[in-house]
Amino acid sequence: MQPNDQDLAFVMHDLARLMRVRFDQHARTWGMTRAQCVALMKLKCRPGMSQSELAALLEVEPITVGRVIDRLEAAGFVERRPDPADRRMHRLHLRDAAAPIIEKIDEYRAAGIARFHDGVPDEDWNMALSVLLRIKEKILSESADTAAASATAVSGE
Amino acid sequence: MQPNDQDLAFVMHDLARLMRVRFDQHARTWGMTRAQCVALMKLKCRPGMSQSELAALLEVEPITVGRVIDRLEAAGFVERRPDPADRRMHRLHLRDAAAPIIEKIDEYRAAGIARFHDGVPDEDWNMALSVLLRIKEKILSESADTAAASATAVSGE
DNA sequence: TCAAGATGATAAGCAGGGCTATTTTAAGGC
DNA sequence: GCCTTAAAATAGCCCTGCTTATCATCTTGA
Repeated sequence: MQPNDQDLAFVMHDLARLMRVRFDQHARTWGMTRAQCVALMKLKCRPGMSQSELAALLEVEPITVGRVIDRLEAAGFVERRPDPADRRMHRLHLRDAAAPIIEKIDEYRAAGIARFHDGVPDEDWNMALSVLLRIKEKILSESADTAAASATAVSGE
Repeated sequence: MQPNDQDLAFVMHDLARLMRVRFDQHARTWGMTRAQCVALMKLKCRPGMSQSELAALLEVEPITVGRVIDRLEAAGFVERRPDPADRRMHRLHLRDAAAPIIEKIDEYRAAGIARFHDGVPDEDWNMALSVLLRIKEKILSESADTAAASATAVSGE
């Protein structure tokens, strides 16, 4: 067996999963799911987005966003307003009922960040952050390379 | 908008998602899913597990493992052997057809780890690792507290 | 011994992701 | 102006994961 406990990728994955599960449990007590909460937070920051824009922001497929919005709309948290200029599009807006939920999410986030940061020296924290960012850059640049390569292959150059 | 790009939790989450998606894409080219690959790797390390044991190892619910095994069995990669002593249980074993897949997974992992580590000084890498481990410990101890509290509440003490 | 509880597997139903394909509508190219 | 292409949303299907419930089978204690 590999020493997975000492593999940064594995630990990170584990930790992300733990945080995800914890958040899921809290969200459930509010009658929400994680995906729904994240969508609300993004809409709060930038109202009037189309579903495609939201999908790009969340880095998921438009169809996934569409179904999350279905539920948020049914729950009365979001409304789809037709775009006056482009009849293909819906503009997404929060409704008043979403405000208490958003407040809960913000409280949960602030408390969590404070608790995790507590007891970890700033320089260590920042170092961890910078290493993760470096890895992320690498992955993103690799993905870009791959995308460029496939594009070239498709165009036949 | 919060400075999410500088929030360790968000970056970690993002990065974990990126790695997950990348692996999913590769697994798909082999005709596999990530969950199936992970199950194969665990079974390789410890053949003869029951589904419950595998579920505990993967930290998912037994029903989830059951369905993954359904597919792996249908594909001829795994077999369920009845336990001679306990007729409730199935013992899981790899079949020969799984060997090439396992080799691909191992190659992918080794290459990925090497690439991410490349260019990051060892001390930085280890610092990042230790910060993540500290956060993980905190979350786990909090969960334990919560579990103990609910247990106390249930038992009426 | 036998009834009650614990455990392994599975089913049903819901939610969130993905992929592929379709429909409707805009935007450009001729 | 017409025709082709691109974009927005959606439908259908699959896989994974959760919760809750069911069934069969141990295991244990009165």
